Amino acid sequence: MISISFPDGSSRSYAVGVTPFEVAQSISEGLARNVISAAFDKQTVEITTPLTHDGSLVLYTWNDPEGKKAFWHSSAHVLAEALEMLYPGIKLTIGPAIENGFYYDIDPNGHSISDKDFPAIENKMLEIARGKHNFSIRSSSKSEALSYYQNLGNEFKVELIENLEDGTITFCDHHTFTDLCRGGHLPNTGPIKAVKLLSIAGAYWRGDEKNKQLTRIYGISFPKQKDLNEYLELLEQAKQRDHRKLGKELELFAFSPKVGQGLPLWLPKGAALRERLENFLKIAQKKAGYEMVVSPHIGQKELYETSGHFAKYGADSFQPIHTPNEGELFMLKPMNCPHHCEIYNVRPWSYKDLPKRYAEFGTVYRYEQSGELHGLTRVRGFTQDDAHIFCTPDQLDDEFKKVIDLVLYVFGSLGFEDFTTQISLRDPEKPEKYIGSDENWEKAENAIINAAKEKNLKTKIEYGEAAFYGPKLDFMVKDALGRSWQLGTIQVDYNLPERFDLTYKGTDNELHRPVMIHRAPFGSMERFVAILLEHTGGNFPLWLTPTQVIILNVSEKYEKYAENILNLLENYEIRALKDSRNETIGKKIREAEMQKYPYMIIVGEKENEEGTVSVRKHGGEDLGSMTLEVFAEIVQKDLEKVTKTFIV
RNA sequence: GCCGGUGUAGCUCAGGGGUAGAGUGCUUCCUUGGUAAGGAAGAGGUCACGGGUUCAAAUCCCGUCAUUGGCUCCA
Repeated sequence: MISISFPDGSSRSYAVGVTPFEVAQSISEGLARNVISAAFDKQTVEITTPLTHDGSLVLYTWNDPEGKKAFWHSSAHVLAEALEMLYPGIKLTIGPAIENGFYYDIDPNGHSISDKDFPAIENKMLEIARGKHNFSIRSSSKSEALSYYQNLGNEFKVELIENLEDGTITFCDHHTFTDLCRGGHLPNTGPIKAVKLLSIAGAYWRGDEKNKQLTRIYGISFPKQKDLNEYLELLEQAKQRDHRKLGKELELFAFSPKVGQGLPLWLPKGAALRERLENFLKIAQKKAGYEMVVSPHIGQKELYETSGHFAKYGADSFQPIHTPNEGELFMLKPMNCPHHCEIYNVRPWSYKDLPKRYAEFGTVYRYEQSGELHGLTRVRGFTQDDAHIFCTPDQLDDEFKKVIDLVLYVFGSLGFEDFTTQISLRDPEKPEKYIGSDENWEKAENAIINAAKEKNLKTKIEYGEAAFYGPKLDFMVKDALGRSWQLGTIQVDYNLPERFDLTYKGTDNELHRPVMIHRAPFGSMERFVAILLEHTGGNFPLWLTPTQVIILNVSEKYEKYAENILNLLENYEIRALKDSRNETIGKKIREAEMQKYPYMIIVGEKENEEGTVSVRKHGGEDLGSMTLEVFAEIVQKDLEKVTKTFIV
């Protein structure tokens, strides 16, 4: 007998060789029906794997992320089998489960596969699934595994196996299909009832662009057709929140091929919204002891050679600007830090003067690869809400924590609650990517780790995500489709102060090196507005929205009255527009709803006589008629609800 | 940059080797209205751009540009 313990702390005895499935059966029939996957002593096992010693067992169903992972990983095997059947001779590489679904990377080996072929592949997958073929894991020696794939001429699998240790190699078989695989499957293909292939794309072998590009097919599968329909409905709704669609509909920003790729044009409404965001941050920063500075959009090439940016990014940047003077070269500024370093260097400082906090809404230009451009989230010209803090090493921890507070305050004020934080450190295997001494890197990394810990941030450490001059604490927020974007960022930098020879005089009357913090709570105005659009679906907070009130006159007779109301609202500092077109009130209301104006004021005969306004909120709520004074109070209260959170 | 998809009226899109289509928006007229689309008429397009095939190309092929889904990259 062996003793199996469960997550709730209980344990039971079973015969040696009991499978997780049998354990589930012993607990309840329902669990046995739904169990998909299991972990034994924290190792993923098949639910058909015999357990031969004491240990802890966790059973997973579709409702657990681990269950979905097994479901989707199994689906990837079915996809690969369908592809092998339909396109003989293709070479399989890898096919993992991902956050939403799965993919399989193949070398099509001469076949051409397009999304037009998806229905045929999906049908083949469902046909395989209906066969309820068992997934079974078997061990293989390294030499057997190697010769299997050498015979198939699959250099990808051979490469994978060469990096595996003999004795740990397993295959998974089902139906006619076999694949090198670590395990974690459904018991059989039967539960896969609904399948949808989502897209086809190129992907480099092992994620390295020097390698061959493979064909990647993304898909998702579900135990019920209904689940799939709901998921597709969700994708459809996400499209409605796409910032590119909303930006066009709400007339916030546009692009022009004549101006250039990735160079956004802010339209009046978008520019006004952005200005309010900037003012909001300026007020918070002023309270937090920042001083505004302004620096030019270009700088001499030498400036970026000093900072190290030219060596790192020069070839991939907008190329230098020439002047009538032979040999004189300027660069469009790709970041503000070197300029701010020079601002710091304008005069000598004492330790008593520090920290200096220089803030600037600095517009920068980066020649992003054309394939990387994406709406407002990835552009070639953008404005960072940048600041650089120059402080003594003693002040670093405290300053860093204050910046975390500021970022949290900004995110909180704008309703970003589901962000994640990421500590981005060096890739220990690629030291050539970074500048500066190990000692300084360690100091900087520890400062971030400690500050994040003290602020109780739930952080994830990512190696290889640091900037070349220092580690970062990044605040990540997802867009409508669940893609993660970095918004806020805080970076500790010991390197630029050295390169720019920044100093301050200490208590010992000697010169010392300050530490620099780079930080941007929004990240960039462009990306922040994009993500804000996707989060709010265009229903911005009242304080931020371009137009707070739209005045609709019932007929042309009351145009004059509407005009009066518009003028009066100006006195209350309420941002209003009027729609006095010769259209029915129903139509004006419909269009006002689609423009997402928070308040509608409707004026007709009744209001004209009484000197009142009728108020309708976005979404349909009728607040009835009232005097303008009362309406202004309602708006004011609504504004206060949000601004209350603005006190740091 | 790489692998796919897309590009037709201001916008959303249908069509497709032989006079260019719809809805919406716009202009004008009628209507003067009460909480999500009142009616009529009209203007508006070298079918992204450049080549090629063809008697004939918006349609087929190639290239360029833009855009888009991924990959790679992101100071």
